[in-house]
Amino acid sequence: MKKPDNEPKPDNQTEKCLRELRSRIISGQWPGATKLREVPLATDLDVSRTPLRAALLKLEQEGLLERSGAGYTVRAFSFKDALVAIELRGMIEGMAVRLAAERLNIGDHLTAIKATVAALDTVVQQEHTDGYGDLNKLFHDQLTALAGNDLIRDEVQRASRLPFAAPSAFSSSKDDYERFKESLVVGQQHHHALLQAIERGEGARAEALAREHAHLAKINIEVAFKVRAEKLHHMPQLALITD
Amino acid sequence: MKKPDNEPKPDNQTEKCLRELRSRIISGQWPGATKLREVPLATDLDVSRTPLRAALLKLEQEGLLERSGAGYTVRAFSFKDALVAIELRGMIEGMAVRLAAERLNIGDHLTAIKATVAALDTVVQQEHTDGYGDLNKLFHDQLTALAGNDLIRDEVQRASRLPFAAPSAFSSSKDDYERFKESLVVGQQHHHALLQAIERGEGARAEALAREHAHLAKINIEVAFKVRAEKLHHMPQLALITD
DNA sequence: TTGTGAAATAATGTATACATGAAAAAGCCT
DNA sequence: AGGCTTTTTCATGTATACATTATTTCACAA
Repeated sequence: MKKPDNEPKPDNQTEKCLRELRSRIISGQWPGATKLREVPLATDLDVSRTPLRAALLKLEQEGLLERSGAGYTVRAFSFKDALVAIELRGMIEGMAVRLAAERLNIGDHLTAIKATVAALDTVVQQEHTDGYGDLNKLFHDQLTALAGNDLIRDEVQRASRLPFAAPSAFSSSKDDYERFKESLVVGQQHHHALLQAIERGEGARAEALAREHAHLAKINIEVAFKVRAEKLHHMPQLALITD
Repeated sequence: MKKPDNEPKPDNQTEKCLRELRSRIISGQWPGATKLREVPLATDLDVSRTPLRAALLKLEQEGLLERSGAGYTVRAFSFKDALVAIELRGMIEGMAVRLAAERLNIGDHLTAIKATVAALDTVVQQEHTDGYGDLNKLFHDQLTALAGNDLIRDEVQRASRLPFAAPSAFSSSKDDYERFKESLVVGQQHHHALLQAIERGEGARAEALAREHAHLAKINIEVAFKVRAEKLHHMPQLALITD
């Protein structure tokens, strides 16, 4: 089996392009359907066209860009797309945790993730939410690894690639703090229940929990979308969504 | 919404590399973990390194290759991987048909796919199975388009990318013809039921049918795998699977 | 005025030379 | 002899010039 991605990630020009392009796309500085021209972009990013093209190709596979004849355009997402993406992630994550629950001796592999959940417990009890996003991401990464299958792990990772579909996409909220804090408490209860279900070999329950957990993200994005105008600067992910 | 991919696909060097490399990988002529070197490959394929690298990058995203330090290696799949991939496709396809069933006035969009099912009816009644694979692929393509959402359509397409996960992966069988013919009959019944469920707005039923339909593919691959040695030359997809 | 066509323009596609880094080989020391 | 360091070699990463193809623009005719 493939190792859990401990690659140090080479810091080459292609990575630089990827980081910068992702950031620009997500920030919404390119309105949907903007055509990206290679030469000006390369000049702007201070790299040659070769690594830039490699980055563009990757972003196309990620679904953030799409070809339009010759060249790429920024992909525009609808609100419905965001809901579909989140539900999709929930489904695939659900399959992953079901497989984990069906594994023999899964208990032996739960040490690390239990520590993460414990750390999340303390964060949720805090008065602020600092560090929640990172820990939550770690939890979900560890969760998908529990299935013990590279294919399903990769697919969950992929389903989380869109900025609004990731588990920690809306894990901070300046406004409406109380409501958000409650959703964190519920989410954390899901985390505990998820682990318990996996440990007990309750595959169907684990799968249902993963889906419900994703549903929580759906609710969060729906709330966020309603007050979109005011929140745009807090949640750049929303800039990608056009209707 | 994006158009249903009527792009004529430019016939450039990158496409040539993709075709050739896919064919070589699937045929199993490179044992798992074979390192691919760019320069010899480029010479062999009679292209420069630039389009070759583009093709390699795409195949990495497809999951047929993986990076190993510097350079690519052919990804090896286990039997479990194949089962997971098929079930995954069934799940995602299931979500797609559920969305289709939940659409208003979906009946207006069923003309083309009904024609495909009718064509499949005649093929299934034949004494041979010529043309089944192509028609079946067409049916599934049209099916995923019914959801009316580019994101879910793209994801179903992606879930079908692995040679053993595609809907028509094992749609021919020289040996054990009778058993295989029966599975075709059952599969075709699924097709009819799927359309009926979508037309009537029975989302849950449509989803369940899509999953069961994928399960049929699982059974087929299990049977095929048991007699793998004799069938390798008929089913090159199996060469990818190592244990 | 609008449609069609061809020519001009500008973009992406490709090849190749060079830079950089990693892996392999050789030599040295212990 | 074995293991470590150094050097060499070779593969990938990058830049850029050139080829090809797509797009735009302008002219001309219906």
